[in-house]
Amino acid sequence: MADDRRDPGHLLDLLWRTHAPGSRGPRGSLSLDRVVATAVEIADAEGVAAVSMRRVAERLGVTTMSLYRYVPGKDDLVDLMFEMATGLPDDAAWPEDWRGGLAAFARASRALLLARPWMLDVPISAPPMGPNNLAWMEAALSRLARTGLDEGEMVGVLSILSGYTFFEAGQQLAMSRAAPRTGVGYSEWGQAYAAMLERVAGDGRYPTLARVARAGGFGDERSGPEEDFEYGLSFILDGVEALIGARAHRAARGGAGVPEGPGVN
Amino acid sequence: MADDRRDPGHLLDLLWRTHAPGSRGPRGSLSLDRVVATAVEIADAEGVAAVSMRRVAERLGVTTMSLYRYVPGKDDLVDLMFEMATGLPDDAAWPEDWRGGLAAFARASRALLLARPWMLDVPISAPPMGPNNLAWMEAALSRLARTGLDEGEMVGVLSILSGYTFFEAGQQLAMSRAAPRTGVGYSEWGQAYAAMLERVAGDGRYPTLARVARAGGFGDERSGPEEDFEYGLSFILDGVEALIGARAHRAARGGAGVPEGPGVN
DNA sequence: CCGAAACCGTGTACACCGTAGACTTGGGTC
DNA sequence: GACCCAAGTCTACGGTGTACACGGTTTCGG
Repeated sequence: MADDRRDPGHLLDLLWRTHAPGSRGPRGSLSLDRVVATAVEIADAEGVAAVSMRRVAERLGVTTMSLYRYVPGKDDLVDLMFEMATGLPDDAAWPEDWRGGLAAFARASRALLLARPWMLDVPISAPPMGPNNLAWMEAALSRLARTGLDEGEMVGVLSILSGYTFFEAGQQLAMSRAAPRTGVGYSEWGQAYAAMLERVAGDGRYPTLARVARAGGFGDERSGPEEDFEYGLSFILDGVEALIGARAHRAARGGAGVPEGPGVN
Repeated sequence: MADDRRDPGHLLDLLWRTHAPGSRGPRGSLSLDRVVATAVEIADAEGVAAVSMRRVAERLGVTTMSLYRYVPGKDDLVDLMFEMATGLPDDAAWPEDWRGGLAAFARASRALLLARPWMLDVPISAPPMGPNNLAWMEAALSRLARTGLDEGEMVGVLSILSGYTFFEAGQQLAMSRAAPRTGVGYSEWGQAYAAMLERVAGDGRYPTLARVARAGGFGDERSGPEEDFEYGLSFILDGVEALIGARAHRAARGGAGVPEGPGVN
């Protein structure tokens, strides 16, 4: 057969470990799992920038090029790392009601990203297609299955929740990364931000921004990252609750006729 | 003076172009703006991965190392690229009312990210501190200034809106990137996704996900990316509206006493 | 049973990357 | 005019992803 390591379905085969192993040659001493797991170890310890084919191979006691028997290239390795690092959600422990379940989903996502910050650095090159990532989606969507929302609404809610979680985790990570250089921790961040604004745009630029920062809108000594995250989470879930209520009301009033989703504009 | 290109405030000086030029030596033939602008050109044409110090220098007709007279290193160059590519928002054209203004903010953000997809690939290493990025924040926050929300709520709303916008643009981008390899465009994506699920997990795994995909929850021939984005946007703005209403109601009922933001849990 | 085919892992090589350090050059200040 | 400092050059080093050819090992088909 021709070299099919470039065909698009191959990444799926890798993600799902669906190979025809082809029992001709010698049994490999490595495995895709070991390769990816080793790469994840390095990323956990030193970030994704420290992951190179050479370092992975070295840690496995093997030549660089042998990795290419298991992975088409670095890019696919990174995709596989993301999938493996995601792991399966412990959604059995999550509440079954939609609000508790979605909150648990968001908190678990955030915890995962903060535990493996390098995941925020990998450019996503394809929609989620691996078993673990799909399992997270399923865990979230299943909580929305009996709420009366239609399928498009369910996906929309998931997007908003995931987007918020990623963004918030990314912002917190950016702060922690800046912290060693600037010496300011999370609780002082809001004030440092205000001071930066003052220094750099002491004139009338950004009046609202300056006021918000001074007033502690970006966090002050009384609030930590968890509180900030929980606040936004509650906000989103309140919105979902309102949407579910509107759907129930429409249904009770007698079915179709009500146009679309939320209000226009 | 010692080599201060490593001190944390130096990035601020670069972002704000605040140098003591030091009028001793010859006047430079380059400038920070030219360097960054050239890097942005390359990224626009071929993506951020194609940006290398050598290529930037070559395009400027200069040796690689001369760039280091203007930029401490590649990482800072990327930060500066992000800031420059952001540009100033055209917020004068946005409505002044909070809902219209925020919608315009989100749409303009999305348009920017889709016009320069490489911005989604740059790892954010610090919170927004450049004049352009701060101007975007100011433009959004100013629309929330007279809504009765407190400062923490304003920042929370901004986080949710930005997070959604980035995430949604990133998802669409991931799809478009996968498109040439798979031959499916946006409108067929939902069905392709369903087919992928069927192929890969035809058994009972992901029942909700499979149902949602089959029903067109991930988009079908009747909806494009804009519609999907607008849907989530309206959802978020409805939430903001409810929050503003609650705040107004509290204020009307007579000030303090009402505990926190949205409902608990 | 024995070639042939398939596969594993290796070695070498190439083009490219970021950047450290020593250098030449030329304009501004004293 | 003397001096000095910054702009830009040159060379070099260690590192990166991966193409390609090769020897060794295992299993299958005839």
